[in-house]
Amino acid sequence: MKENTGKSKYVILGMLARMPLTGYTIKKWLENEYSHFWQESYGQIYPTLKILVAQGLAVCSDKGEHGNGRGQIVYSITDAGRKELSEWMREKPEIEKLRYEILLKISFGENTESEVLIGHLDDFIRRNEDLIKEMKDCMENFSQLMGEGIDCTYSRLTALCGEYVYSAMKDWAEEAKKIIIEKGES
Amino acid sequence: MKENTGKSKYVILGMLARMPLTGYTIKKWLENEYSHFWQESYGQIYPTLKILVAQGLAVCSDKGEHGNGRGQIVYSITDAGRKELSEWMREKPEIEKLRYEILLKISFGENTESEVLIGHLDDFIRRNEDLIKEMKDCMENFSQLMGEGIDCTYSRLTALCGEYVYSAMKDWAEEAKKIIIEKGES
DNA sequence: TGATTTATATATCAATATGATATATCATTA
DNA sequence: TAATGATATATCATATTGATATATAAATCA
Repeated sequence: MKENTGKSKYVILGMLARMPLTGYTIKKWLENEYSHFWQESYGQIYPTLKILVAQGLAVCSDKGEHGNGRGQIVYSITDAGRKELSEWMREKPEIEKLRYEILLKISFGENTESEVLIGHLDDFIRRNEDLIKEMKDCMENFSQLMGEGIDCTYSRLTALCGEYVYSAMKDWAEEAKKIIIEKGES
Repeated sequence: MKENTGKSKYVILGMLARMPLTGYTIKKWLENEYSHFWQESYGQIYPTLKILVAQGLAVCSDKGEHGNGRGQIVYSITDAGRKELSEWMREKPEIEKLRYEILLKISFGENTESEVLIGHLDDFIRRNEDLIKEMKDCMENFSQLMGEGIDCTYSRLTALCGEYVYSAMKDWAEEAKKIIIEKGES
C-alpha cells in the first residue's frame, strides 16, 4: 500500500465530514460539485478509502451491510479523521499547478494559421459562456437554499469564483481574438 | 520505452520549433515563461526527448559536440517534427484539469475557524497582486520588443491572460473575505 | 413478461506526471 | 584554493489519470 501523501486523502475526509459516503458517491459528487477546481479518479478514491480506514481516520460498513444488495461499502469519518482534516485546513494551500492547453497553443501560434487559433478561441468563448451561466444558476440555487435557512455560504463562494474566473477567461479570449485579427491585417 | 501519448511531446516540439535546446534549457524556459499555465518535470522531459529522436521528430547532437565540456545534448526539430506539431495545433484543446487547493479549503470551510480562511485568502490576495504586477511588467517588456520590430504577439497574449485571470482571482478573494466576515457577524 | 439499457458499485492497471534526488562539470566568488 | 552556485543529464518512488472489467439493481420498453 502506497504512502499517499497527496491531497486525495483530505478531499475525501472533507466530503466524509458532511456525511457518510461510498466511493462511487464520492466520485459522482466530485464530478458534479468540485470538478471546476478539483478532480479525483477511482484509481485514487478506492485505495485512499482503504488507507483512511487503516489509519483510523474513517470506518467502513461491511460489504452490503447498509446496502441495497449491490455490495456497497459506506465510509464514515472518525474523530481522528476530523482532527486530521482540521489540521490540514490550517496549512497554507499549495500553489496551484495548471495545464491550460489553449494557452500553450496560443503561445505556439506561429506554427499554425490564425484561423486555427481563432477557431480555438471561439470554442473557448462559447464554453466559458456556458460555464458562466452554469455558475450563475448555481449561485441562484444556493441563494434560494439560504432563504430556506440552509447555510451554503462556502459552496456559494466557490461558484462565485467560477463566475469571476470564467468571465475573465471569456473577456481575455475576445481581446485575444481582436489582437490576432489585427495582426493578420497589418 | 513508454508510448507517450500525453502532451509533453508537443510542448517540447513547440519549444524546439523556435530554437535548438537542451533538456535543461527546456526546463528553465518552462519555469520562466510557461509555469503560469504549464509545467513539465525532468522525469518527463528527458525520456520524451529520447522518444522524439526515436520517432524522427527531433535530432540530437552527440554528447558534448556543441558543448562547453559539460556533456550537453542539443536537440533540434525535424521537418517531421514540425508537421506533427502543426497537426496537433489544429486539434481542439482539451478541457483543462485544475487543482485549486484554496477553493477546496474554502468549500470545506465549516471544518475550521473563519480566521483561518481569511488568512488563506489574504495570502492568496497578496500572491495574486504580485502575479498581476509580474504580468504587467512582462507585457511592458513585450511591448518594448514589439517597438524594436520583434514580434512577440503570442507571448504577449498569454501574459494578458494572466493579467485577466489573476485580477479576477484577487477580486473574488476580496469579495469572499467580505462574505465570510459578514457571516461571522450575523 | 422478458429483454435491453442505464445507473450503481467496486476494483485494477498501464500510461502519464511529479518531486526529489544522485552525479558530475564548470564558473564564480570568498 | 575551497566553497558555492549554475549547468546538465538521469533516475525513481510516489501520485494520478483514464480506461476498462465485472456485477447487480433499476428503469425503460417491446
